[in-house]
Amino acid sequence: METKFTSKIHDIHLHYKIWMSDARDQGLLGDGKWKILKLIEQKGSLKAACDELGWTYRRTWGNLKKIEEFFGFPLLNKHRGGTERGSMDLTEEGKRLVRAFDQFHATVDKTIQKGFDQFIEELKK
Amino acid sequence: METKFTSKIHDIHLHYKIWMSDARDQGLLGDGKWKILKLIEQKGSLKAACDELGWTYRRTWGNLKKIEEFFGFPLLNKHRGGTERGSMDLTEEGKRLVRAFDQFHATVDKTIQKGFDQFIEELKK
DNA sequence: TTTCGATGTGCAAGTATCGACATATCGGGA
DNA sequence: TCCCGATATGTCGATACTTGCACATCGAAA
Repeated sequence: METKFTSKIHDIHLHYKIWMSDARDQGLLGDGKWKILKLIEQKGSLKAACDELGWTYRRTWGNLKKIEEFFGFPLLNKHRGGTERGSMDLTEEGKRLVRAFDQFHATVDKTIQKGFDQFIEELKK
Repeated sequence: METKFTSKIHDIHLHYKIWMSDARDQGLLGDGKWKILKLIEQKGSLKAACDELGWTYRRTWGNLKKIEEFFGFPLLNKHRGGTERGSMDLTEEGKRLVRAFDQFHATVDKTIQKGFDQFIEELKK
């Protein structure tokens, strides 16, 4: 079927963000923190993770601080000085949080893509 | 089961945004435009819709212009002057776009809520 | 006790975004 | 032809946000 939407429809890109906040709407955990936490887990260092993503250490560190303040217990083990000159890795709680968000995202990703495909089909009718 | 997360978990609020953009990542249609388009349809006026939502006419008008520019055909019928002193309503295409997004959202809303509930349960384990 | 690089933190400058204000335009009816 | 309220649009200062720079802290190993 041909509609007015047909010609432009393939230029439409889908985006979405999912995040969680505390009662005061302060962002706690979203796609950004999820990504950086996974990368810290993999690299064992905040600096290395920031470098890879091209994010500033300053800002990223501030964001991670917020989520730990909310929960009131550490999600990250921080090591300064010593042989390694500093390193960072996830606590058990940090890992569990990331795994839970992994699952959540996997479910949602699938549905959103399906819903978007249907949206496009609807406009073509 | 009792975990470190248990005490804080009920203060966590879920948020999400879904939107579409053109190839240059310029926002086209998201929750905001969806909402205002529905309200214009209901009220028959952009000003009335803005007043109800507490949004500025100036900004909202600019946003609506962008989406019409992208598609290259009007989603809104605008009437100036005359007895009614001006009014606005949706074209057929505008209505179809809104209906398609309605459906999309309904599908997604349900899944996201379910996924979030599972996320919370996971943290309690 | 000196070293070194990552963690941890403050701050000023620059940038992007937003809001408020002003003003023009429109056109049926009085 | 004048009126009126909504549509239509420019501008400029305020505000929020981001970036970049600077600097302190830490501690095992040399």
